[in-house]
Amino acid sequence: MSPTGKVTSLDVAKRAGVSRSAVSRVFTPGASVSERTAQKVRDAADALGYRPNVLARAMLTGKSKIIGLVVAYLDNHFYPKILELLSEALEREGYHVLVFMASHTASDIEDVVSQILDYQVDGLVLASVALSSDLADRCRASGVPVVLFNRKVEIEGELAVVSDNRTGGQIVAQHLIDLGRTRIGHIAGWEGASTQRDREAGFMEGLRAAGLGLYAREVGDFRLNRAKDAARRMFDTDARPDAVFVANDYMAFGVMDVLRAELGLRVPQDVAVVGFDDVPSAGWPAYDLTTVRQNAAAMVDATVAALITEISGERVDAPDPLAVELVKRGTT
Amino acid sequence: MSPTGKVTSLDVAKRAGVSRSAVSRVFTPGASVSERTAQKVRDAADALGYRPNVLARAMLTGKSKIIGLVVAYLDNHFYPKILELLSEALEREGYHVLVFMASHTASDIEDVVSQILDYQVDGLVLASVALSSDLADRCRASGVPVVLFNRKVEIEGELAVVSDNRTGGQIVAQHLIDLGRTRIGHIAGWEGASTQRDREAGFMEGLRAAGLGLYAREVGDFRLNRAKDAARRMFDTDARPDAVFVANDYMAFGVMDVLRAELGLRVPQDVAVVGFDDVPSAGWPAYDLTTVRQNAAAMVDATVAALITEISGERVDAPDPLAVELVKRGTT
DNA sequence: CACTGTCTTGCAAACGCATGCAGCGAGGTA
DNA sequence: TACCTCGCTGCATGCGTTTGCAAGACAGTG
Repeated sequence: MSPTGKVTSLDVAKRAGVSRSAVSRVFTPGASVSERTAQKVRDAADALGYRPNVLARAMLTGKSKIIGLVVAYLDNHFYPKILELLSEALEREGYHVLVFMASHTASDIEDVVSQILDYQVDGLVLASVALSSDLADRCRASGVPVVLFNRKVEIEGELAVVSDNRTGGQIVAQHLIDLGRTRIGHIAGWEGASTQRDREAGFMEGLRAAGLGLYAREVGDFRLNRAKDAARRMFDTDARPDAVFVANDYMAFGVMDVLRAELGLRVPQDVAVVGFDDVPSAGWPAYDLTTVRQNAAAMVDATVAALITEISGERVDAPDPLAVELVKRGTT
Repeated sequence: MSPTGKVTSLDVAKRAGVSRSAVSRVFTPGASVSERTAQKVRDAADALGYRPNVLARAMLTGKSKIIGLVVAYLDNHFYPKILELLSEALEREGYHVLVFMASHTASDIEDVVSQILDYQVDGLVLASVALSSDLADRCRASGVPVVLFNRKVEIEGELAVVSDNRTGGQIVAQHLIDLGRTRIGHIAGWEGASTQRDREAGFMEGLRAAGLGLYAREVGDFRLNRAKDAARRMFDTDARPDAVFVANDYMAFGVMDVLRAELGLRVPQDVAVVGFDDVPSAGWPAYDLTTVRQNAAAMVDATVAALITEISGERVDAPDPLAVELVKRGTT
């Protein structure tokens, strides 16, 4: 063992009286080693505290066993949950997650992805982050599979894992109509997001099917304060809506805060509120928010599955949008 | 450029008509290169899309520029915030964060840390995770600096970044006493955590100073459902407390939910509630929770600073506990 | 005993980069 | 011209692995 504390396969080999190759093979599942040497090597390794250097292995094999994750927001409680699930699922497959925070500017993303590629990641997950076709090309050129999470993009052959946002929007409309609401508003997220566009498209479709149109519309950009401003604009008036579909739960919390605490409105008596995502806190009594549940576990599973098979070299085609479900609670 | 899309320094060297060393030096700040060759190399690199391979560099230099982060909870909104800040601060220093989820069992942690070390991380942050002295030794042996975050441990020479939890507990007691509350309860977090012990110790001290003792005590283990159970046990009785200090905001939300939604109690009229952390949602009107603010940014800065200097080889001694601040809101 | 086939093992060559060392040329001084 | 200095540059080596190849060991077969 060198003074720095680094134990190499050579140290183990010497102690076990075998070659470096033997040591390597013991730690490579499926390699040809006799049980006798394997045992000797394992003993020596344990005694020295040897563990293979993942980085060195990565150089030879080209597989770093690390997956890059780019995520824009972490304040929206949906994403910590996703990170948790994703990390656990990937750990089970022997991968680990290198996290990169990115703001929303395209140039920033560009930069961040470049940095990620420097780490020779085996795959890339972009959560709620836009992918330019330029960037997509770069990743493809590096041979790094990319999966978009909760956002899709109109580029041929790009993998995206999304819920069936369109249907989600529809069932929200249906639900509000069933409740007899007629002055129905929408507070949108960031309009550049496919997620937003699909939810709204489905929602509009649902309204239209009942012969209704949108009574009011504001944009919240998926940000809490923008959403609160949007709510103020929409509701601080006499002719306010009697229901509002907010494009995600995180914004819906802000909207409810404005409605109840600032404007003194009652939910759902004065205004019905529906969100999207079903983050854990949506179920807490303080909000008790009716929402559309995205199946986070299924989304993560689909992401991991797509990633793994792409890494193994097979092309996989885009998974179907995942089913969503209306969760009726106290706000409607 | 090889067929796989990997561009190496040799490719760039050839195109620029220089040696590999020259290319390497151009990408090594402070190395000796003439402006003329630097320009040639940069042009060639741009044309080929070359970027140095971090992993290969890591092998030579022994610095991987990656920091391991072990985190136990992500549902407590405090930690996503920390992850965000930490990741951003480290990115600024040229590092990136490899995330590992760990449950609380010691053997699991052990395992997880071993895996991290396999990646030759330059440093390790353990957030809300126990560090056995065994593990500490292993890390020291590998020469990997470790910083405990929001948890300290009684091991000589271990770095820990914590708030002044003791004072935090004291000012909570003081505050409740100032409000004239006399039947004061405490819902504790996980008792193995120094954070819990310090907060409670300070709290008790504050009560004692006013000649008071604890009226009731339950344990919530920093878990939401445990905290709700604890609240039920503590408050579903005639002789209930008129104030409760909950060891963190996350549990306090659950406690308030039980108090208001299940037991029909009014906060703060019937029961005053105080939390700890000041997570973003504590300020939302739905809870409007009085709490003790931990300066997350300062904690992260201290963590990064300690990490960086330790990586550079200097020993640094444990930073002082960071100042906390009572944030008075509607629950008291 | 010779021959063949099956396992196991060591050798040596990568992987992509950084860096000490020595050599090169240009410029300055005597 | 001879000599020295100094800024640049290339060569070669090494970081800790994996892996194709070939050789050794051994058992089975005729």
